[in-house]
Amino acid sequence: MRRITIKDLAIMLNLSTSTISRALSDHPDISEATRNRVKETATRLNYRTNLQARFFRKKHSGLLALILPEINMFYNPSLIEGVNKAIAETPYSLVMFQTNNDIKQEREAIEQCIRWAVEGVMISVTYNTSKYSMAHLEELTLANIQCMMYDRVIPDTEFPTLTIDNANCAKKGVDILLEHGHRNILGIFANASLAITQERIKGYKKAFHDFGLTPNIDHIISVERASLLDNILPVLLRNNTFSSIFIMTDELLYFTTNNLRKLNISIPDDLSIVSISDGIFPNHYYPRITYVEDSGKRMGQAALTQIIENIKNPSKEKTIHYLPTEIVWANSVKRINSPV
Amino acid sequence: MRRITIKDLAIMLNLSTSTISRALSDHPDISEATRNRVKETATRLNYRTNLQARFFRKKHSGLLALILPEINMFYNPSLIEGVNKAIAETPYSLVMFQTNNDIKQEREAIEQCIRWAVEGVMISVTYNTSKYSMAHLEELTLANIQCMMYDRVIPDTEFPTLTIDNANCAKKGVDILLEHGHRNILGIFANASLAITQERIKGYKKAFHDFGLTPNIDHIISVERASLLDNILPVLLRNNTFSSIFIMTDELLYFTTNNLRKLNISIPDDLSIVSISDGIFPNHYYPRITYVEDSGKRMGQAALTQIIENIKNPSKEKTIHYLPTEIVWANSVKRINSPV
DNA sequence: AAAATTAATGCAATCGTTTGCGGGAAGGAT
DNA sequence: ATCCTTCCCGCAAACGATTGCATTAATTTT
Repeated sequence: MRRITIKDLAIMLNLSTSTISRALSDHPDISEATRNRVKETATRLNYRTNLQARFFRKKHSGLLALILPEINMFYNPSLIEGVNKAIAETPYSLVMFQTNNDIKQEREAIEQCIRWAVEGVMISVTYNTSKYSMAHLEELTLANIQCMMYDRVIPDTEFPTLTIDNANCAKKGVDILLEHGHRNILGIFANASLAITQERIKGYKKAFHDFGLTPNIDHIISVERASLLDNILPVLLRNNTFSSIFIMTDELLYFTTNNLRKLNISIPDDLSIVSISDGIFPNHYYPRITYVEDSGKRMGQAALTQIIENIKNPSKEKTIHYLPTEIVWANSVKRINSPV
Repeated sequence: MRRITIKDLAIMLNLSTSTISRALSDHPDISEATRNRVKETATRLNYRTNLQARFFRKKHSGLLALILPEINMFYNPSLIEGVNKAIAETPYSLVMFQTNNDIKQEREAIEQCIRWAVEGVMISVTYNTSKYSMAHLEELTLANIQCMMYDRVIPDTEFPTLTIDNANCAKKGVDILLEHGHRNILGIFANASLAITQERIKGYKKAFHDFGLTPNIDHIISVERASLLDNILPVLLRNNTFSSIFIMTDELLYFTTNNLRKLNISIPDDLSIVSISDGIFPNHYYPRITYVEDSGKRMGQAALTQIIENIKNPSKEKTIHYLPTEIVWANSVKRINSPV
């Protein structure tokens, strides 16, 4: 049983395919009478436009690509949700690629995007993608495909970016601890090769400087994988006298709380905690954690809005967008009266 | 700067488009000399086949659809990862739709699938999709599109399904507790309208029966949303003397552990716990939780394998696949000597 | 040497939809 | 009565790749 095409409708109604096509898309040339006649039989016969054919003819694909470095239980679900919700309001569909933090797979994903003639790419790059290894991204430009980078971006390139103000966001978090009298603040950060990490470390330091203090770089740790905390934290917390921890992401927060439970350290009595977080985890966790919100959902929506804007209006000017962040208060920070 | 097409190559090399096409796809009719010549200039000019055009002509789209009821931090990330890893080995690309447990959005997603002429649909249905409200799914069959249901399925339909053996899986979990002497086992289950929930409740009961005991139906709770546990659990645990809890999913497990912490109930000293889980959460959680593994990643891979099999070989026979499950032991179950 | 076979390539249609252009019919203006 | 609009609609090409069939040239067979 073949699919109904415009040609079928044309034959049935004794009209030309052009009339059918125009009637279905409400072209003013077509009289109301025939338009109704066409639409009626179209729905009656369950006609559905073949998007492949339409977009093929129209020279665009109606596809947007989302490229993720990895899929873990933090951040990504929110992000995907945000993108999905936003795309549902548009005529576009979403194709997804996962690079597993492997630059080869990233190249492969970009290849696929070009072959599919997607109209826009939203990408969060791998650990290893840098200013000097982004020829594949430039291929997109050559292929006339809009590309924007979100979250894990490469700064100072021709591509538009969307991030939170990472440095400022980290500073806000550390500020909370400093203002509550904390001075020995362990900073837990992710993979150091990510721009996002570097920015947040900058923010950590700036908070100290603006407070007239000098940050102790031994208090800053940066782990390649979150699970390494299981080895590092027990030693670190035994040998030092931290009064608080600042944590850069949800995943690191998760591993940290597990270690604290294992070490029988309670929040906030023994140790105060502030994190940067998507919000979902700390909002259900007990005890509630104070965090600076970095909403994946909001970023997903914003990324989609931005790429569609760029497609409609491909300006030469590079745009750098920052999502606003705000502090969400809970009880994970204890005030200390005599700063050490 | 236009995209290079076969026609461009044909003109440049003074050949016909058919020769180019055949040369690129290693057709035996083409001599090795010209084949090399074609391939060389193709790569030199950065030619890439337009998949839209190819699939349009070839009458298939090269797309597979993944339809998710919701995206939360549990299970879905693993599932998506599994699907993505498996699809990377195939010539297909993945389009994703999210229904937010809304049957209208589910219908819309199916519509999109038909318009895009995807070749296969992998769907986990909403709470409200039942045997009597699945006309939209049958549209897929009419449109000659393969469809399979995974995880949240509708039993007894014409569509192939992929699940774990839910009843047996739950029974295995409850068995552990019974064998350790537990009798007052709180069973925490998800939305009761899901077949998956009903099956697991069956398994809970069967475990008791096979043990020569009668399950207490007051010990079985089924919540529409996991967050409702925050209201229910404190009351329930205060008024009853459960020695253990059996939990149906990761999300419920997460909310349960948070409540236990809040109530100062420790695992396994005060309460033993067994869960059905994807494995990621309890493998990093402290204390480690004993669980029956329901791997999202494995299910994602299996779903993809199955749908591709069905596309290649559309048999009339309905297939029901069960993924094997196994117990992963930890220290969350205490032995009780005197069963109450 | 003629006929038959093989090898290599070209011709042209095709997929389903869109769209520029042309044209007939009806109505109004002069 | 002629001309000019306006309103509807059809013709035919186009998008890029694939493919059955035809064609030519080269080679083998008889």
